[in-house]
Amino acid sequence: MVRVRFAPSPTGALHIGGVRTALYNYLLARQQGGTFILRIEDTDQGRYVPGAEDYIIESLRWVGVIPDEGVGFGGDEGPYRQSDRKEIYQKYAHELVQRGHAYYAFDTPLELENRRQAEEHFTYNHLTRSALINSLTIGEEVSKRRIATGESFVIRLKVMPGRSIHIQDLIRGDVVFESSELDDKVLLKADGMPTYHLANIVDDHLMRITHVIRGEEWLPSTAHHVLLYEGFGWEATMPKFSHLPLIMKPFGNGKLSKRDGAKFGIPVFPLAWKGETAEESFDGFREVGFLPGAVVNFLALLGWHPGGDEDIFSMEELIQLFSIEHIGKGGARFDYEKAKSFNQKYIHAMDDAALATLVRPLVEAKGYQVSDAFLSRAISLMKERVTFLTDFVETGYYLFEPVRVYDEETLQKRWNGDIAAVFAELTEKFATFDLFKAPDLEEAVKAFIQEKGMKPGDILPLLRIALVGTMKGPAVFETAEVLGREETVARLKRMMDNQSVKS
RNA sequence: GGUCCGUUCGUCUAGGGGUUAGGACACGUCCCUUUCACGGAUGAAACACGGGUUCGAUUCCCGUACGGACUACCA
Repeated sequence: MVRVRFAPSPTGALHIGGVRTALYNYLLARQQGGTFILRIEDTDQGRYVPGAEDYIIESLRWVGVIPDEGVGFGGDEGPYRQSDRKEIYQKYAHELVQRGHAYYAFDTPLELENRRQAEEHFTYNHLTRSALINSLTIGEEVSKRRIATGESFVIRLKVMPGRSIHIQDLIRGDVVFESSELDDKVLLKADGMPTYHLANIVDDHLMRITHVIRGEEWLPSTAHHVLLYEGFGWEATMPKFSHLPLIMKPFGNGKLSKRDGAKFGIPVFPLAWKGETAEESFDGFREVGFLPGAVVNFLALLGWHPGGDEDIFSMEELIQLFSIEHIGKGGARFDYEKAKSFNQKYIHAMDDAALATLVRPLVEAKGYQVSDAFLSRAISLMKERVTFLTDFVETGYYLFEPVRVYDEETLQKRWNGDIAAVFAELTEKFATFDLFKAPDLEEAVKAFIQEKGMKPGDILPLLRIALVGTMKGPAVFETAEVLGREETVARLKRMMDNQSVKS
């Protein structure tokens, strides 16, 4: 039975790379009929950020990556918050010392810091530990006594040199590390909390995790993890590892970071995050107007592809097609243009009614009040020209309120005395049409234009500007129909007033 | 610096010893449309480099270059 976990640290907003990691774990679990667990890794009390946990949960819900077990989702293998498991780690850490695979160390952070200052590349390892203060050098008895007096200590992994540690990564194949190159990682910190390395192994074992799918940044420490499994005698049930390629910045070098969102003016978080300051607050895909399905599709393909020429996949299809073997090895650049295009496609593919339920809250947030019928017509009018849900009320604001600005350049080019007279007459005509349907309007208006000896190009652009203010917009007669006769006539009059004031 | 990972169009990628190296995004041109967009057609655009192995390498191996991650009592 497949059991996988997503184990974020609640240090702030969950970055999009984390969402992808969660997604891949989820896809494997769903496909294999397994279990997907959310575990909160809050062992660094200094970096804990209130609200981050809720943010993570809400983000996963939004993208539809729902845990089967975990913080906020129940389950029998809890607690799923590491700060609630403190005693468990302590027990295992001491057990590892008993087994001879770890030791107590008393060197203070300051002492070690000084060593690093003095020595270029100082590391706490098999070479240096014999000259440091730990239970290996001062003895078990003395150590016990010092601990009993309340002196602070850490527990470190005792890495024995001279071994080649092989990792069979499902994505990268055989990866080898020499144990003599590994440092004696801290397992239990002076505050009694475990480090990631210890907590991760203990929890994965206790929670019977079968596959660890995580970011590539963990690959270098995986050898330590293997040593830990061996030290505890858990080799037989050690999970299989898969290290995902990193998501890179859209421009420049390096992996995508939280700051890149503000830097490039793009969202890099699923949901908006309100920090203490504006500097600490970020936009989210949801608030920008993305559909969760589009985000999932985009993210799924950032580092994975099932093969073939298809690239639009629903969650159900992703679950069916997903396979670790098809995950790429190289870092994938975050391409916002691509994300937008997915969103546009997803909006196009959605029917008006479904779209209306998503757009209505945006409409109401702007203070507009519209009927379902009107909203649905407005949506079908704008649908082909929006990228984001928010475009319906931003770009297409003119469907809900009077025109804010007129395209003066075009107006200046086309508006003149003759046109003004014809326009006034046309306005009268609009007021008298019985049927206010696009095809009828078009026919009547075009006939009128011809009658006046003018060309469509003389009138239509102006009509458009009167209705929506800009040369970019939905079909004129369709727009007039949606707006209705009253509003259409009002807008025509308003523009004439606007023009007469100027002259 | 050390350790480890990686490298197919600008980007995400498919493919894999013999292919006109395929798709998508973005970009160019045309069609549709007296707007914008959508849609359709079309174009330009890639196997990092050098050695092997092989009848034949983009594909396998080794180097080089370049990129990346890690190198905390952070995860």
